[in-house]
Amino acid sequence: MKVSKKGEYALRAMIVLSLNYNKEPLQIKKVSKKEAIPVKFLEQILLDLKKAGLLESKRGAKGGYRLIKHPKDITLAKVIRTIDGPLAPVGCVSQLAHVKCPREKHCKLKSTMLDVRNSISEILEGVTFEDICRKK
Amino acid sequence: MKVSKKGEYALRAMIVLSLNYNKEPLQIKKVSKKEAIPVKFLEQILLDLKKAGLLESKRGAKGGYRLIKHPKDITLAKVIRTIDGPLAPVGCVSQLAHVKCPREKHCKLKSTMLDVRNSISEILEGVTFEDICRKK
DNA sequence: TTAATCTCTATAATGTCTATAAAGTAGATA
DNA sequence: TATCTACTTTATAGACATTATAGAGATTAA
Repeated sequence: MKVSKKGEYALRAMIVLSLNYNKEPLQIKKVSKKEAIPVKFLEQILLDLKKAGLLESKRGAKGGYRLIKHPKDITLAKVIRTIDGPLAPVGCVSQLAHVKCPREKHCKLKSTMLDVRNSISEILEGVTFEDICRKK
Repeated sequence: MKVSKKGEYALRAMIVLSLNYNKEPLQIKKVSKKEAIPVKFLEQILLDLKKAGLLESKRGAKGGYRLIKHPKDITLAKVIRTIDGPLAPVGCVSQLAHVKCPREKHCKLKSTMLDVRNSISEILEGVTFEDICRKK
């Protein structure tokens, strides 16, 4: 039931960028330093988040990354789904990426697994990066 | 946030063995056939569950596996933890296998991650194999 | 215009995990 | 003893995680 290292890094990077919302673009290096994330790995991650429509980038001197949307409009769920895929513990109970299973009809596990997926989803959909930034 | 294939197989095998509780030992092959689990893979899984104190085995003709405890005394959480490790999405919020993290003190993610781990744990600790067997 | 600073792309080395299989060993039963 | 079945060990192919290399393209400042 893990969030991958990549997913965790993505969350941390998004926090840093949220705190920098509306300011000048922030360079990969600075994010990397701040959160102790390997630069080259972070490059890939930020690129993925950009492709997912969460970030915009600017090349060249004074370039870097910036949030496209307001932190209050980005949930933890969105970032984790982007990097790690569906939140559901098994494919057959994923709402956004359902996977068919032959035994689905009389599967005794399904309802409990669905409970798990719903409760994870409910929590992570309910927390935005604005919420997160306000913590502590 | 996935349960591994191995974890899922373990759950299914435990269901079959729960339905067979108090009867003659059940052979790997039969469990394998019933749930479409590769025999050799299942061998390893059952061995792990045995080492974890959930199953007992008998070798030779008429051998096989049997639950040690009553299905009502085995939770889904126990089996998943045995096969896949901690339920927590990140190590620092695991109760039973806590992993230290340098930024723990001012980590803005921790409380939400703890919510997730608690809610997963609450669900999976609350469902026993007796409950599961009664379904549908 | 040049140098410096960045992101972007592509690739690949490395390591670990996942899922599976094969072959032989040890113990139980008939 | 023959047969059945769990046990042990080892192997492998593929996926995923992580880090590294190397250069191409874009932007800014000197």
